[in-house]
Order: sequence, then structure tokens, then C-alpha cells
Amino acid sequence: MTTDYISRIRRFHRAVTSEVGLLDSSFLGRGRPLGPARVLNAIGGGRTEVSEIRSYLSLDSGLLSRLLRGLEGEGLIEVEDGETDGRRRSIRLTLAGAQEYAAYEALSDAQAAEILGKHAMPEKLLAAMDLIATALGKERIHLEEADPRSTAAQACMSAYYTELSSRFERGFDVALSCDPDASDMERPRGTFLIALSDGLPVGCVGLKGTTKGYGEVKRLWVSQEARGLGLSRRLMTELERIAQDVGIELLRLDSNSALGEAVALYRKTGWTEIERFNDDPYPDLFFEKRLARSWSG
Amino acid sequence: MTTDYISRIRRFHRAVTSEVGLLDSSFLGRGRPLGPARVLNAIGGGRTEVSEIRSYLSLDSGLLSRLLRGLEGEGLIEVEDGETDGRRRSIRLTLAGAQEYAAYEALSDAQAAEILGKHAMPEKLLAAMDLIATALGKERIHLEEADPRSTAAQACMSAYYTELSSRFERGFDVALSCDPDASDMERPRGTFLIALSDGLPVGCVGLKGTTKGYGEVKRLWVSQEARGLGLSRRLMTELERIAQDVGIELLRLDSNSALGEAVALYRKTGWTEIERFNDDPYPDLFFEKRLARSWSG
DNA sequence: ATTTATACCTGACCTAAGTCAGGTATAAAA
DNA sequence: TTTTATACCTGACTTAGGTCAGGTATAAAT
Repeated sequence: MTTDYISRIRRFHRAVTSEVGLLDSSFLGRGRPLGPARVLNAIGGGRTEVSEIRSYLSLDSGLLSRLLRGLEGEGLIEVEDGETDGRRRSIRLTLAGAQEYAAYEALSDAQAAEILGKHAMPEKLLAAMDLIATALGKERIHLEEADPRSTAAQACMSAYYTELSSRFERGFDVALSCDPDASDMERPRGTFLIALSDGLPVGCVGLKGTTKGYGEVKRLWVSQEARGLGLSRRLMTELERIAQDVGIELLRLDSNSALGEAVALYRKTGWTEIERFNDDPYPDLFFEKRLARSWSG
Repeated sequence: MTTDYISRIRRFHRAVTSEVGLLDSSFLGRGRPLGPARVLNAIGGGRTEVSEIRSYLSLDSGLLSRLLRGLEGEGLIEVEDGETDGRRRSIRLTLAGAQEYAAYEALSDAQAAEILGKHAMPEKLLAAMDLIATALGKERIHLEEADPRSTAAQACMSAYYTELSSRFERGFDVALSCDPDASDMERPRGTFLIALSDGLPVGCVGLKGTTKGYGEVKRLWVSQEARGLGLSRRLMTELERIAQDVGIELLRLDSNSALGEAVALYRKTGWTEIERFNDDPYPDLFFEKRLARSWSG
């Protein structure tokens, strides 16, 4: 019972295909096969060029052409020749098309609400979905440099603060900590990295440039559902690469013994413990790592 | 970001269809379309009669016939007339068919292993899958009377004990508790109910018959992943129905204030708190409920 | 014994989805 | 300017999956 993970995965598989198949076939509720419905959704989602739609839905060129002719015949889309390139064509929803698209959106929303309605604690269900989506989409998680003032970055950091509050016995108050200025975590002095899984931010780390002869690693965070996928290591590796890139030769960071996984990672990846180098009240562990000089520097 | 549950469900949907679609199309790895592969799997899974397969896969009678003729032509199955009913026909895998089925099983296992291999904590991933499969399959959860000595029942009870150990500050040791004898939780004096979600036991409750003028409710448990689906209420309702059925007019139970949800349920469903009626060291709350006399009694 | 229902089969037909080989107009490279 | 590549389109064809109207043999009901 406990070790039979295969039957558990199959059970998941069955549940999800019967239910998600239902989600898919909800597209059928409007008397249109899946193909054209998907194309309409791609267009409504903001994709305008034929080639864009083709690669997004990975459709054969001929097939897409026919589907587009069909939607055109229904009066849902209009096709016009590209402005800069006469070969390319761009697609626009007509008024009727926009209405039809909105109807599909509404169907999709209703389905989502129905699934959540099955549970007294929908947040638990969503958390499980996030975990699975993130794990299955592991290969598609990509790192991106972002403005630390952006919505996504702010969301990461506030999740990070929440995490610290729950981890530290005394709680955590950003105001008391050495809060790095956003401009210190931007090129050319530093950077801020976000890990995105299909659009959802699931991790971050900041590189703070200083004038003290070293760069500082700040705000390393991986969301609950993305843990166990080796993401913090990926974030740190990329951060070190960028640090070298901007000419930093020595990195420092402060941490806390309550953050066991992070500390273990530092120890495993070439960081050495050093004496306290700041007066932030929260950290009780301090590390540094010397980087190989960048060939370009 | 936080309230946008629809985009989170869609993200889950995308992840799962691309990955589980992969699981489905793994069936294609053996040069056979999905249809016949599904039929072969149904037969390998122990379904022998044509009508059984038809309803399991919800296939049209004509379509299934053709698929069976195909598999027969490949030499994978043998069809023979039913023994008791000459209209029914039963299907058997040939040696080649059994090998082919085994090959599909191996493919499926490999896929499962690959998915789990993506995660450093596969148990977490499986738990999330269980949660989702159970929630999506909520309507298909059914209650079943079972022998309290059966594997499924024992699995439920040991999960129940583990739960109690973690809930009670002093832990929990069955040996010290009033452990009901299996024979007390069987017809005609009592019963043992199991909730099954697609074969997986996700909850239980026992009705213990006594000679003291009342029946006792024991071992009400709902697994972590099935909480929030109203299952304990369903179990209790069914248990009370059976209690009436076997002629019990008064039910009693003991519980503990550490089991908040359960206690809240009792209070909400017509149970009244009474004085201690046993000397079990664990419970600190005692309830009883008078049942309407069964019309058949 | 006759009628009705059931279980499975067959043939004819349909739709969705996709592949593939050209074809046409435009853009970019030589 | 000629050649080559690109973007899209069209027509012919294929496969998978499925529906539907009978047909045949057997079982159950009357």
C-alpha cells in the first residue's frame, strides 16, 4: 500500500484525465471542435501572427490555414497582410470573435470554480496543483533578470519575509534588517534573478553591489512548491556567473542557522564560514566565496 | 497573484495535459493506436467479458467489436463463448498478448519512475497527487462494509494510530487503549466502514456492538488528502443508518479535545456530551446520540 | 411456443485531426 | 538581377475514433 507508488500515479492520472478531459471538452460546449476553439483562444490570448499561432499550438501549416479559413467563414476573425513583411499575415478578432472568446473564458472560469468548489479548503488543493505543475514543468523553469521593483520581484520578496517570520522564533521585521536598496540590485552593480515556472514566480535571489570590495547575496528564496527541484543551486550558480560578469571577485552573505537547507547548500558549494561582517540583528552565520577572475574582466 | 486561482488551475491543467498526455502517448510507443492499447490493458487488468470491457472503457459496442477483431488478428487475444450464457463471450490473453501487456506495464512503470525522479522528495509529490486525485474523484468515493481484519481496514487503523500519536502530546499506544475486538465490529452486532477513492482507502469508521445497551463508534479516521470533502460526515451518517439497521437505539463514543474537527462534527450532528463511561486513559470527551427506532425493528 | 430482450457482430458512414506535395507571393541573399 | 528562402495557402490523402442501423444467436418472459 505504502510503496505502491505506481498505482498511486496511475490513480492520479485517471482522475486528472477524466476531469481535465472534461476541462478540455468544456471547449466543446459551444458546438465547435477543439481545433478551431484552441486557435480562437490563442488569438484571444494576444497572438496575432499566423506563424506565432502555428508554433504555439504546434500545428501543421496547412491545418492551421484551414482552421483559420473556418473561423473567417464564421465571421470571428479578420486576416490582413502584414505591414512590414508582405508574406506574414496578422489576425484580428472581429466583434463577434471577441464575444465568442469571452464566452470560452467564462466557461473556463466556471470549470475552475467548480473544481475548487469541491473542496472545503481550496487553498490546499491549489497548493497541491502548484506543486505538481511545478514539478512536472521542472525542465521549463527558467531564470530571468528582473527589476527588483517589479510586481513579480516584490511578490517573491514578500513571500521570503513571510517565510522568515515563520522560521525565526522571534519573527522577522524587514525594517530592522539591512534592507538592500533596489538600485543596488540592478546592473551594472548587481542584479535580481527570478525563477519562473510557466509564468509563476517560484524563486529568487539578489546580488547587491557594494563599495566595500565585495558583492552580497541577498534574498535567496524558493517557494514551498518548488523545493526539492534543485532550484536554489541553479539560482546561486547563475548568480555567481553574473557576479563574475560584472567584475565581482568576492561574494559574501549572511544567513541564519534556522535556514538549514540554505546553509547546507552554501557549505556544499564552496562557501567558507567567516566572522560577522555586519550588524544586522537577524543573521548568525556568515559566509564568503572567492570567484575565479572572469576572462572578460 | 495570490487571488488568481483560475490562472493557477490553468497552469496545472497545461502541466498535466502535456505530461500526462505523454503518459497516454507512451502507449503509442509500441506502434499501436490508443484504442486497441486501452482494450489490451483492460483485458490484462483482469476484465474478461466483452460487456465488462465495454462499460469500463465506455466504448460503442461496434467499435469494441472491431478493436477485439484487430487484437485477435494480431494473435494477442482469444475469444470463447460464455459457459453459462451463450450470448456472452469471454476474452483471454494469449501468451503473446500477455507479453505485450507486460511490455505496456513496464512502459507505464518507467513513466511513473521518471515523474517521481524529478523530485528530491517524491513522497511530497505523491501526497499532492493523492490530494488532487481524491478531490477530483470526490463523487466516485464510495463507502463499503469490510472485515476489520482485512488489509485495507488494517491500513486505515494504523494510519489512525499514527495520526493520534502525532496529535496527542503524550503520544498514543494502542495497547493502553480499549482496543475493540474485530468480532465486535462485524455483522450482526456491528460493522466496519471503509471509504474508497478509486481503490485507495481514504477513511474509515467502526461500529462496535456491546452488551451494555448501546453501540459504540470507534476509529473515525479520514486521511490527510481526503479532508475537506465532507467524508467524515458521510461515514457517520452511513454508520448511524447501519446502527438502526442492526437494532441499536443508543450510540456512544469517546473522543479527545485535541481532535477538534471530529468533536465539532459530533456537536453539529445531534450528539450530546455526557459523563465519562469508560476508563480508557486517552479520551477526555464523551458523547451519545439516541437513534430513531428503525421501522424494520 | 411465441414473443421480447440481450449480447455481440457487421457494414456503411461520418468527423476531427493531421500529413504531404506542390503553388503563389514576397523578402533576402548572391 | 537572378536565385534562394520564407510565409502562407490549397488540394489530395490518411488515420483514429466513433455513430448508427440492422443482423444473428441465445436467454428470459409471457
